[in-house]
Amino acid sequence: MLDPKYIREHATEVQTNCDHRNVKIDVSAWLKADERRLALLQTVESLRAKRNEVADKMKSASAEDRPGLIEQGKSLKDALAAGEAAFGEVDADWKRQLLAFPNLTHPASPIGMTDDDNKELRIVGEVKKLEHPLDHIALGQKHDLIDLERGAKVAGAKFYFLKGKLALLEQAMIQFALSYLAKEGFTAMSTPDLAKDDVLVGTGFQPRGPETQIYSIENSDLSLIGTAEITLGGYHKDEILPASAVPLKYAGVSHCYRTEAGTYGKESYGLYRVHQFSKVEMFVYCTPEQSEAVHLELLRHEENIFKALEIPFRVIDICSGDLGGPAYRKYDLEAWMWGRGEGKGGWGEVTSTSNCTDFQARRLNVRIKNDNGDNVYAHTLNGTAISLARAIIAVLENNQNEDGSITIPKALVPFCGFEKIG
RNA sequence: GGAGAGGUGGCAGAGUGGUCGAACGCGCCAGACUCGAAAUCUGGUUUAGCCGCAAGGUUAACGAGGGUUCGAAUCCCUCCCUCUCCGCCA
Repeated sequence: MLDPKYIREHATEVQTNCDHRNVKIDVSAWLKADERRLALLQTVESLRAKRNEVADKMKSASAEDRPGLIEQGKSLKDALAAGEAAFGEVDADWKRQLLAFPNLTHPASPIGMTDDDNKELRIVGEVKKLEHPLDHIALGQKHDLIDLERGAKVAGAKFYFLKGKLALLEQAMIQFALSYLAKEGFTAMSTPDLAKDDVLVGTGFQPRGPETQIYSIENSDLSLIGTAEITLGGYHKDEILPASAVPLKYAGVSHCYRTEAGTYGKESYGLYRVHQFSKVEMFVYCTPEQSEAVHLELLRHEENIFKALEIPFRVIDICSGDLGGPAYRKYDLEAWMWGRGEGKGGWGEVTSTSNCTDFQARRLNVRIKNDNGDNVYAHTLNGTAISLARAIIAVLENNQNEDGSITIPKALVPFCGFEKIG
């Protein structure tokens, strides 16, 4: 959510930002609603002031004054009810519109509408030369590691079983990421896999409605989380954090559930786009002054983890139109995957890190008491440490040998206890 | 799942219709005393919105939402959460 005051004072800038973000918002229409809302607010408040005044007089009123005051109070009550109804309607609409505003955009983010306008910053590592590279599905079949058919039988399409050494490897990857982050000062967290709608909305997700990617539980206000960003963001909801406590760094493990409505074809090949996966997510609360440096730190951790997994990747600076609602700036890591690019291989998204500035904190009401004793909205940042499914694709495909065996990256061996598959 | 108790300021805890944004205490901040500290004393100490250059004014919040009333922390209803006991269970 943006600061209403900021929108009032920077209407042109905010409109331009919405345009660059590819979000259809008419700022001038909102400003009109805002004006109307404030006028009604003042009406309602002055009626309340009068009501309070009359009620106050009652305390010491004489017996003959009382009936008159009661009459006055009654008519004020009626006027107030009407005023509050009018205000409530305008206010709800005003709030709804306000929630639709995307965050502001970092001045250095590329301007553009689609992912074609994203900027490649660098490529790290080298793609292994292979005569006959196999994709993860072929590797899975060869070693009996992935069972999509029975996943579909049990839970439907885009669900899967991981078997044998791959099931062990998945846990090893989680352990590896957690222990790496613990050394970097993150507090490990195992979070709920469900969260309340207001927490979802607070972190910038839409729990219900036609366009949602979220599974919601019928007859409840709960949804299955799409990422631990949701639960970790909700963790300090409605809190005031002492300045001495930040940056607060969490590494949350959870299952992630996504409906992936309307996605088919090669973009969802194999494990690339599935309804459920495990993930270790980084989440940081910090001051506005700290957030840019923290963002780069999160990116560094993501890169370190993928380097340790011996996976070539490229770093992408996401353009304005592709940022989504909450992000002020976003970097993605795309790993090499042999199953993409029609069998020639290509880049596939494996991580994403966002600086959400105060966009989520404003909705979640998370503040920091700074050294002057003032409360300021926190900045929140998130980043994927390791997202299983996609990281599994990358590990299997990039660490395969010409004979179809898979060499386990050295960093994982202590966690899984074997060095090779096949 | 059954029975009961309860949710009030940073903590603890009073308050059962108007004198309550809220006692007393603890904590915290500032000052006095002191060479300094402790103790003691004095004052201050929730948050957010709106109006205002400011001083200041005003509204709202006692778990959440609704209702009764001229007036609600206080009465009524619904929901949420916590605790105790019983049952069940990984």
